[in-house]
Amino acid sequence: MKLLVIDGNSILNRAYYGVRLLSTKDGRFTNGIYGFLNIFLSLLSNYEPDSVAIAFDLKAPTFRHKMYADYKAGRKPAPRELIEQFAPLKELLTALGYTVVEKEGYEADDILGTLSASCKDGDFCYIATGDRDSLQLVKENVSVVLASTKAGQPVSTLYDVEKIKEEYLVTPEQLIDIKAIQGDSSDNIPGVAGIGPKGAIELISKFGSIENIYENLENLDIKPGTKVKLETSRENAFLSKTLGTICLEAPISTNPEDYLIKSPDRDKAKRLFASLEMFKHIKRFNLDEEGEALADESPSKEISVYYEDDYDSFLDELRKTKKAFFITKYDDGGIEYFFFKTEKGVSVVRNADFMFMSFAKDFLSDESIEKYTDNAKHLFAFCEINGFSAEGIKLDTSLAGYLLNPNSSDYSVSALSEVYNLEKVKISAQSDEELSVCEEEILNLKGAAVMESLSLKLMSAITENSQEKLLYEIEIPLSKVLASMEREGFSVDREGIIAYGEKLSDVISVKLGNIYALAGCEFNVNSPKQLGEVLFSEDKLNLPHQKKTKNGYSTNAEVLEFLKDKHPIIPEILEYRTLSKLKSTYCDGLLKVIDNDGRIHSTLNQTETRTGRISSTEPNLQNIPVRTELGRELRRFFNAKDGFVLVDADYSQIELRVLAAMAEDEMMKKAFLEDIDIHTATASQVFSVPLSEVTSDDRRKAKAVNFGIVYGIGAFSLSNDIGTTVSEADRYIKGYLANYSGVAAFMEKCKSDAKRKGYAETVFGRRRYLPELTASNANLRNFGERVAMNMPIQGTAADIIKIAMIRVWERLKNEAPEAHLIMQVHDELIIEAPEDKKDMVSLLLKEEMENAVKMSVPFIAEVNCGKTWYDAK
DNA sequence: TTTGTCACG
DNA sequence: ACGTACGTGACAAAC
Repeated sequence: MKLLVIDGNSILNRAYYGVRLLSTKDGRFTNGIYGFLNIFLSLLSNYEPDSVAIAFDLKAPTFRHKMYADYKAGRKPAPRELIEQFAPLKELLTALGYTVVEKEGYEADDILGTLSASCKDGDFCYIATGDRDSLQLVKENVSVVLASTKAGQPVSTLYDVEKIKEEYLVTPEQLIDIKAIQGDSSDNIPGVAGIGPKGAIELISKFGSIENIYENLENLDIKPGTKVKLETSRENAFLSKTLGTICLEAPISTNPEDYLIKSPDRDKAKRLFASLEMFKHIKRFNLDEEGEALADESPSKEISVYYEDDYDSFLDELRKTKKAFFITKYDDGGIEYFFFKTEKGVSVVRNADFMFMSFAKDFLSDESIEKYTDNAKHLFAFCEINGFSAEGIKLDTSLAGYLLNPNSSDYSVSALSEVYNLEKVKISAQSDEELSVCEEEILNLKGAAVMESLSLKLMSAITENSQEKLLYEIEIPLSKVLASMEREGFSVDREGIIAYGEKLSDVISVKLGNIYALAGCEFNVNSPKQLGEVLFSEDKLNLPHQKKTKNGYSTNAEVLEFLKDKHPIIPEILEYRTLSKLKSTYCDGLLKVIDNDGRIHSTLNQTETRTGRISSTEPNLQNIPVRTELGRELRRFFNAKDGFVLVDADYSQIELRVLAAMAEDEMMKKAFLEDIDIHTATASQVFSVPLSEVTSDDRRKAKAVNFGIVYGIGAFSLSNDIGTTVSEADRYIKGYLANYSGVAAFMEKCKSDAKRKGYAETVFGRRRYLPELTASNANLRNFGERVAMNMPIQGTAADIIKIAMIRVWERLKNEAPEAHLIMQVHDELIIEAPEDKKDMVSLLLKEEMENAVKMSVPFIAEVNCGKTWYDAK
């Protein structure tokens, strides 16, 4: 029989501090539980125990407090976020079939002691803890698994009698005496003053025990000074020993049979995991399937699967019900299956013959059938490729899920049905042949089976949140625009990029030679670690280092910039970095993703950012260089196809305009209404100089303050940015907020609203939940406050350009169908338009961007045209 | 997979 | 006393 006894307090503590703060969307912190379960799972698989006991401390005073009033006095209480995780963890462990043990008046350690001491011959006991105190419990058939952290990585070490002998040179029981001499500062137990761990180990390994030491103190062969120390602390040593001895007789059951692993309460455990938003753990604890793949033990609705071979009659059915809840499975060539939720169960429509396409077209383009699906962008893309348009798209579950909580990372149907706690379904197949398809498509079948209830639930949540406009008028229509932008892609000049890359390579190898020569050795300049060594270690260049990262010296541009004049190698490295970034990320990176049509088709992600912006991947076309001339050259290779030009427009200061309008700050609004340069206006206000006397340096500083305000500024960072003292930066901020008093009030309102509601929101009701605001950790809380100020601004700007994109796209479709929107870079839109339509498209673009939304300040978009992206900016 | 760095708004 | 501006994504190194 193998018994695993876990020190719940100690492991949860370690997990809490080891895993970065995680929380559910309603603000419950779960990182400790998460980490605990990871450790727990690895213990279970490593030691395969028959019985498990998880011991916890109780609040009540223990016998140690009664014996010694100052026991653990002055100890800092655990943070609230940690304390809150105890109860759900215990509940979860119990539901999973493991025994939680607590005893008033005893500590978790004493429970470990009692259970391990009672472990019979032939049985074996593992103690899992993060606390070395338990090492005293080790014996023939008792080992301690000590959880610790090495270089940021969790490790566990198994301590048996031999391992202890090796490390401490004593028996496990003698560890008690060593500790008695050392005392325990964290428990507020004094030991022998002046003797530390080394001295204690030496004394005990030599003389066996403190009893022996004190009985023979006069005759012992030790230094007189040590004798005096021991003599003065005699009482402390014995008290410390009593307090430090783990009790082996706590009044709890010592029968291992009482701790056998029980079968879990699946339903409850799944519910608890779902409430903790730990869906992967449902699988990891094998709560889902038992036996057959299709079976499911928990009470669930049985769903039958039907294969629809008669496309026409199935379409008639859909036309009759007027609603279609479905998900789609794609393969390389197009759609492989539709999975519909119908009244009778799940209907599978498979792409079996040439008639399928006409079914798909008739169904998808039939505006009278309301469609509820899981990935509208993909569907829109499919339709566009095949020359028709998807109509009647009522709901995209991933977009609804995103609006309801943009903090999440998985908006698949299965993830959403867990979050929204839908009834479980069980799929039953009619024949063996169907069964084999079922197994392969089980996720899709289950997904389809819940599409109706999920759709209804999401839509009512959207209504509840007043986010209908966002979903139905912004996100869903936008998904069609994004699908088309992805499909259009951006034409690029492959040969141009190759030639540019070769030029870079030449310069890079020259730089590299210079660097090696100046360093006096060859090394990998791309490795921050090796570079740090070369620059900063004493036997190399020995330059003054500043910041350190946790793995070595920091070598980032800021640090190098500071060292620029200290050694000729630094400018070379800075240039090398710039060049190799351009080469690897942009030249090599972009060449890899040019499609056969000579265009780059980036993916535009609509459910990625916390603020409502879209993001661009594979490749990211939202970070093509522009700030330096050399990098900007790359934009010459992004061009318009023959006969076309790029029409590019970007919003001028959209975030500051949004801020002025949202804050209703009269002063700032005035600047925009009168079309005064906002940074100059700010400089004039903050530095109290007339507009005409603002210097370029004043303007530069004011610009930094304007940016900083949008991000929820601190004086420290501002001073860093503009190179002033912290107190001067502080004066600027104070001056700013005094002049723009509406902004000051707005920022306070953002924070207090977010604290009250639990989320920050944009003008259009886009939300971002901010559990950080309730954290007791001040850094995290401050972060939450900055986000509460920034998200409404960044998010509202994102909403505005999304609206503009939809309108621009619609108008292009009608007024210049050959022109296409091809890219968005947060405040910039790019259209590829026929040369002869360039003026008309420019005007259209400007109009729609500027009029997308009416607020109390005007929005201005500046348009440029050109054959390449470089020329169109 | 995580870390450091750097490209963009 | 501590850490220090918002939002992203890609690449190379190191683990």
